[in-house]
Amino acid sequence: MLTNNCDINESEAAPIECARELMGTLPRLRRILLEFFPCVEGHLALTLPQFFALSCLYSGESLPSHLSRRLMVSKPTATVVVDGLVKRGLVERGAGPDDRRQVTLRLTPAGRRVCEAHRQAVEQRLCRAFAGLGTDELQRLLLALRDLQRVLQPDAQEKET
Amino acid sequence: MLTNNCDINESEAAPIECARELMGTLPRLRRILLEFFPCVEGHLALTLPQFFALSCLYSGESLPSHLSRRLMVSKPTATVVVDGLVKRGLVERGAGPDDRRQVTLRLTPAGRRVCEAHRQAVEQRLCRAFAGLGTDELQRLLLALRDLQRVLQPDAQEKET
DNA sequence: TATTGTTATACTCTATAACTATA
DNA sequence: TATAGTTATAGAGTATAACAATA
Repeated sequence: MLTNNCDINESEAAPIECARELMGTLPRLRRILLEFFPCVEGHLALTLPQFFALSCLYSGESLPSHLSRRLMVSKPTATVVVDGLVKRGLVERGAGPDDRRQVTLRLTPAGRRVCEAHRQAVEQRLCRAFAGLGTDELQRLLLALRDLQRVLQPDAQEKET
Repeated sequence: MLTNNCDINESEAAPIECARELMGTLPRLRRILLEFFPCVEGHLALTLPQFFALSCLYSGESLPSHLSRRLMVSKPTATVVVDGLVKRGLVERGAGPDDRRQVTLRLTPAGRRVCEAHRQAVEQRLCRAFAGLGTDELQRLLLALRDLQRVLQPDAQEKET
């Protein structure tokens, strides 16, 4: 069977236990990512990358290169995701601010509406879920999410083309 | 806005704060899922769904329908993922045990080797990451992961909308 | 008729390499 | 030469609908 040099049996809260717990919960967490967040029905429906990109533009970003860094995807991937948003009439491309190689991405009025509606729907859905947790559990979750994010840094190399 | 600081007052541990924290960390967590887990290089490389499917078969599952439920994907998607594993020589299809409609999925020796190597590599990588956390933080993370899983049940969400 | 699994179809995400235009 | 962004290409994951074989 599998062996591991991290295996410590003294406590449940050992790295190996967390590792196995995380591996065990991943399919479900992944499913949640897949269907919990792009949760708005009908014409508002967005994929998760589209939702992230739209939120990113909503919060002030405007250059594709910044978008690709924020979303941590390659530039061609950012182009594809933006293409989808443009095709849906949620984003417009325009001339860049400083440099004629650059492109400015702007939300259309529809894009702004969809982004706000979507963010609100996701927040409300999450709030309903988190209403099932007490204050201590919420605080624990908040801190744990930050720990997880800090400790699972992907390798520092960026997705560049 | 939320800080990376660890001192948190009581008002921050509200459902809405957790919701926003989770939404804010999602792109990074998603990136981690994408590249942290299928971390074995070269011929051992597996995508995340392939890794999950292989692990599932390793742990005793053998029917495509069970696989699709465990992975929480549609049956056609399970077929596609299994196709990829078969093409890589890691899985074989055979006759079903009880019912001639069924198909039995079996790991090949290579599939078994790749699965063990991959699981071990992922566990070790997670252990290295979690080594940066203290016992209290690990315990908190363990409990928070369980809370998150319990409270974000996709099936628990209302379907009548 | 219902179930198991696959096919057919269509779409999105993803990356690397090559390209265009600009700097 | 270097950079910003797109195009070309290839491959994987995803779902719904339709289908075949079996129950």
